[in-house]
Formats: sequence, C-alpha cells, structure tokens
Amino acid sequence: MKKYLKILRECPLFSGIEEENLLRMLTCLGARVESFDKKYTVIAEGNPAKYIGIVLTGSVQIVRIDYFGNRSILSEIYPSELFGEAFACAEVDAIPVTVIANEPSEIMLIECAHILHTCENNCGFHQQLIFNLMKDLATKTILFHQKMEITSKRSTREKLMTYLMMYAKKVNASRFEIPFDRQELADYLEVDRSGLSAEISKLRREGILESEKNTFELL
Amino acid sequence: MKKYLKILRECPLFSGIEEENLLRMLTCLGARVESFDKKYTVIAEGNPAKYIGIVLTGSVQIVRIDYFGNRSILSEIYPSELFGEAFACAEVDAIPVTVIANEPSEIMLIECAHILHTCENNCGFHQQLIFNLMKDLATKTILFHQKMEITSKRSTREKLMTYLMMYAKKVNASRFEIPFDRQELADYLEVDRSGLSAEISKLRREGILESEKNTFELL
DNA sequence: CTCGTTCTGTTGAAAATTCAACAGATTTAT
DNA sequence: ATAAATCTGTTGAATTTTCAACAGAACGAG
Repeated sequence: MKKYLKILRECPLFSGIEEENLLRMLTCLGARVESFDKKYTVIAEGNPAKYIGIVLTGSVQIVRIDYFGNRSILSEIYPSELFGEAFACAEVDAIPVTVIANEPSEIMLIECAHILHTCENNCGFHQQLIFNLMKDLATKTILFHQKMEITSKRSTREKLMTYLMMYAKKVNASRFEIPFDRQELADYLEVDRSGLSAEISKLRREGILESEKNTFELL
Repeated sequence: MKKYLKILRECPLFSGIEEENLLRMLTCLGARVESFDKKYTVIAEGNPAKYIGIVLTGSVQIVRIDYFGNRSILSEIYPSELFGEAFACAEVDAIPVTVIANEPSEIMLIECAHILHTCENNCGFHQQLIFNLMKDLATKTILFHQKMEITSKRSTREKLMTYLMMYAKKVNASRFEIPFDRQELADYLEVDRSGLSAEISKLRREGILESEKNTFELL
C-alpha cells in the first residue's frame, strides 16, 4: 500500500487525515487494490453498490448504455479521485452505471459500510471521512450541473462550444487537449459522431477554432 | 417555528434528531423563515451560495436560464425537502441556478456555515447534521442520474416515455398526474413544447397512452 | 514492415426537431 | 359575468440531426 501514499494523500476522501494514520486506517477499512486492463469492467451495471472506488493509476469512465446500445459517458475519473460513492452512500441496491478502465489502471476498493459505521476498533476517523464524503458529493453535484449545462443545449454546435469553453476555463488556457476521442466526445455531449466531426470542421472553416486530433484552440 | 415541526421532522437534514432538540437547534443555527408569492425568486443566480433552503409549504423550482433565455428546469422541491445544499456545501462563490417559488411558499433558510462548523455552544448535533447532508447529497446525485437518463435520450418520444415510465414507477401507478404543465415538461425534458404536444397526441393515437391535461395513463 | 483494425471526416438521404403563427380552450383578474 | 391573459394542440416550413456507407489516416499486433 505504501507506494500509493502519494496519491492517496491527494484523495478528497482522506483530506485532513495525517499520513501516519492513513495506512492503519486503510487496513481498518479493509481497503484492497485491484488491477484492470484497458477496456475491462471495474464495476458492472446492476451489481449491488457496496464499494467506493479510488483511482490510483490510470483512469476510468463512468458510462451508461441503454437498451439499444447507445453509450452515454457520464464522467472520467483520474488518480486520487473517487467513483461510486453516491450509489454506495445512498445504499441503492443496484448500481445503474458501468465503470470501465480507460487504460491499464489500479483501483482501490473500500466497502462503504466500513466508512459509514464506526468500526470495533473505534478508530475515530469516521467523522472526518463522513465530512470528506459530504464535501466530495457536493463537488460531484456541481460537476453534474456543469454537464447538464452542456447537454441541455439544443444543438451540436452549442454543446461542443459550451464544453470547449468550460474546458478552456478549467485548464486556464485557450489551447488544450481533451481526454476524449471523437466517438467518446460525441457520447459525452450526447450527439451523433459524424455530425460532431462535421461541426468541428465547420467551426474551423469559420475561424472559430483550430483543432488537430484531440487538441483544440479557441480563437 | 413550532407549527413547522411536523414538516421539519420529515426533513432529511434533521433525521435522527429528537424533536425536543430540534427547536433549540434551529435557534442555534440561526434558521429563519421567509414567504414567497408564486413566481417570486427565492434565490437568484449569481448570488453567493451561503444558504441551505428547506421548503416548508408550497414548492419551488430549480431552473437555469441561458444567454438566449432558454429555460431548463432541473428539479422541483416539495415540503420537507432541501435545496441549495450542494452549492453551499461545496462553498462555490456564485450559485449557478435560480430558485423560484412555484406557488405561495414558506421557506426556511439556514446559513450553511452554521451547520458545518461547530458552534460556540458546542451543541453537539453537527456530526449528525453532516451525516444527514452526506446522505441527502448522495440521494440528490441519484436523482440527477435519473434526470440525465431522461435527457440523454435522443428523441422527444424517448425522453417523454422514459420520464413517464419513471414517474409511474415512482408513484407505483399506471395512472398519475405530473407536476408540470406542457411548457414546464418541455423545459424539464429539454425539448420543444409544440413538438412535445404533437408527440403526446401521436402516442395517444397509437394507443400507447391516455392523457388529459397533466394526467397520464400508460396502457 | 505489413496487415488488419480502428478512427476520422465527408457525403447524401431520411427523419426529427425547432420555430413561428394561430385558434380554441382554460384560467385569472376585475 | 366578462374581458384579458395564458395554455394547448396543430400545422407547415426551415433547419438540424441522425443514420449508413465509404475512403483515407492512424495505430497496433505480429
């Protein structure tokens, strides 16, 4: 576990926890680490939502696929970030999304019940963990609001431009690389891929942006 | 305050709090009650997100209106439910949505900082309140997932049917009244109103549903 | 290095959404 | 009760999106 300390210290779940206590706490929580190859399923839709996941290395996508196979990408999770916490904390009996490794990834899994309920050792950090979870869930809610601001736009162009402008603001640069290929971007924006490609070309012709592969520059 | 006890006991923020402690706690938290007429703004976009609101009577809508005046309805909040908690807990400096009274409503407002930080009286309920907020935020995240499941559908028909089927499941009845008029439903589903009306008529002609005003029956 | 797979941009046709306008129904205000 | 305002369903035209198909580019495996 020791080699993950650097990442775990950045994890919002453990903020305010002293490093010397962290390893002990992980044992107490029954944390375990699993590895997943690219495209492998970390948690499948329909399973009980018992675990909170922490990305240690690599990244995962939270996706939902409907009856007709349409994929919708809800978010991407990077090292030190959490996933599954909302479903675990709300104690829903089946998780409605699938978590897929985006690349070879190491994932820490912690049974949520171990966090929420005081352990026999009474290790005393539960209050801090619950506070951290609350903060994290509030932040996630904000992120969902942002995603809904994007997808609530009615046209492909508006969705794309809203996304790019938000991303530019987030990284504080007018030139940046996005974490999606075309199909993934389309599934995130909830539009048709070919229409998205066409729109990007159009924006380029109109001099509104430059782009090359996944790198964009707003002009 | 006493007359609101019945509703406040149902409020997820206060679950696990003894009734005899509730009134005292409200004073400690500096809770206050304000009244709003129909269509009046409870909290306007852009203001600092300091307050958690609790609907006591009536109801409010959480809406976002973009540059071009397109309205998007994010959710409706009914008595004993919370709003604004995500923005307040995440301590964002400007709330990105507007809260509007749906009908004459009484709203309790509590400064979030009073909940998160232990008060001078050390009244000892903060841990429970923080746990409750965490639970509430997890539940809200689930609700957002459901809304995104609706709006991620590509056609008006699919959005409408997904919404109606979810609503039927929620109230456990195939015949039910929805809380939206046509324009509001369109703004919630993020589609064009006239197209929505047309789609409802079409579904009725096809024998898939019955409807009269805001009452629907799935066949 | 080569072959096979995946990704991307383009295109045209079909389908759906949006938009504006309107008339009848319903609700609200006086 | 009447008038004014709002809400709803319909329609047709303009615009967009979706869908399927394809060819070249980029990538990965062996």
